[in-house]
Parts: sequence; C-alpha cells; structure tokens
Amino acid sequence: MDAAETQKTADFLKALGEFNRLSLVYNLCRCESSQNAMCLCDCCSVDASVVSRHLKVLAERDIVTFDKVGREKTYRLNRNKVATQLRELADLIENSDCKRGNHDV
Amino acid sequence: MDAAETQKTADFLKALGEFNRLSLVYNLCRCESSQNAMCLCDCCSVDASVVSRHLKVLAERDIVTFDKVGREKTYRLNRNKVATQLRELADLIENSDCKRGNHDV
DNA sequence: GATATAATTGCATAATTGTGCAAATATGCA
DNA sequence: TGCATATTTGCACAATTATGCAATTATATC
Repeated sequence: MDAAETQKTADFLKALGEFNRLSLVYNLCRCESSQNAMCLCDCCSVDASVVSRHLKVLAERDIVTFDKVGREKTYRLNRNKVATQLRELADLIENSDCKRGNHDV
Repeated sequence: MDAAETQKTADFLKALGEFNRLSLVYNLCRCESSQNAMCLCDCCSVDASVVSRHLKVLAERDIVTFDKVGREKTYRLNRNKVATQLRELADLIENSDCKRGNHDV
C-alpha cells in the first residue's frame, strides 16, 4: 500500500465524509434519473454555490457523473464504482493479515 | 435517512478519510496482534502526540479498540465492524432506488 | 438584443482540523 | 524514592475547508 494509493483512498473517503456531500449522495441514491443541481439544492439548506462546489468535489473523486443539457447539469451517482471501492476497502480490512496468510495486499 | 444517522456515517468516513489515520488503519490491518502506540508511530512521520490524537479519533468511531497493559496501550482494528459498516453503505448506495422498487431504506 | 434562469467563480471569513513542542500524567523498575 | 518510558494534554499556529454573497458566464426564450 504505497502513499499515493493511501492518499487516493483517503481522498475518496473524505469526499463522502462531509455531511452535506453525503446528503447529496443519499439524495441521488434515491433517484434513478439524473437530477440537476438546483433540484439537489433542496436536500441541504445551503447556498447554490456551496452545492455546486460539493458536487464538483464528488465529481473529482468520480463519485458522481454529470451531463450538461442546455444550461442545466444533471448528476447521477456512480453506484457501482462507489460500492465497489467501499467493498474493496472492506475486504482489505477484513482479510489482510500477514500473520494469517499474507493475502498479498 | 435522518440527519443524525447521516452525520454519524459522515463522521465514520471522515475518521478514515485522513492520510495518517488511514495509514494507521492499514498498519493495524497487517498485524494480527495488538500494537502499542509507539510502535504505530513508525508508520507515519509525525509526533507521538499526533498519533495519540489520531488513535483517539479512530477509537471514538469504534474503528479501533485498545487495551491498557501497564503503561502501554495496545490497539487493534475492529475488522468486522469496520468492514460491515463499509459494506452496508455499499449496499445502500448500490441498491436503494425508489424508482426501482423501494428497498425500504 | 433584452431578459431570465442555471451554474460557477472570486473574495472574504468563520470554523475545523492537523501539527509540534513542552509540560503533565501514569506506570514500571532499580 | 528516583529515574525512565508511554501516553496524553495545553497551547499556539498553520493549513484546510465550508460557507455566503456578489459578480460572472452560459444558455434559453421572448
């Protein structure tokens, strides 16, 4: 586990680990179709500019993806990608143990 | 998903989402036996007081547990608990979708 | 072109967080 | 008791981050 990899995982977790950003994720979680940013504003009582910045952070970590349609940006959650990353971390934490067999992590 | 629950999950992710703390977790990951704090200091180049504080944060979120043996505190990773929390989040993100069947989340 | 809406950006600021150092506390051992 | 080691805490400070507001950009519609 090199430092760059560790940093990347930390950044991913940090992106999810903020109240308003996690609220946005949960909000997108409940919707099959893409949601535009203004719609997402409703779920957290902060300025639209703040939502914009939080969505940018989530997009940078590939937690959400967006399409630009006209003047609107519609966001959707990268369900599989996020779930996979979380499960990989879970597996690593649960199974890696040099004393129990060195699962080459 | 109420606000308190969201905050709790965010705090858990935030605890893991910091470089030195995640390094400590990875370090504990590789060891079956408990490790004392001084030993854990080696994995990140920061002051012992900093390690102490990071371990406190991890303990507050129940990511690690410790035993006090003499003047030493030995820490071990709550593998199952952490892995379970991560997997539950993964499942929620991957499966919850009101339009696709409302998996009562 | 004029106007309205969606989203971003610049700026200032408040709040939080990570850090190191020195001192304090707790424990073990001679 | 005196000294060494492990850990925590108080304090100051640097760095990061979250936020709101105003201005700007981009696009749609009249």
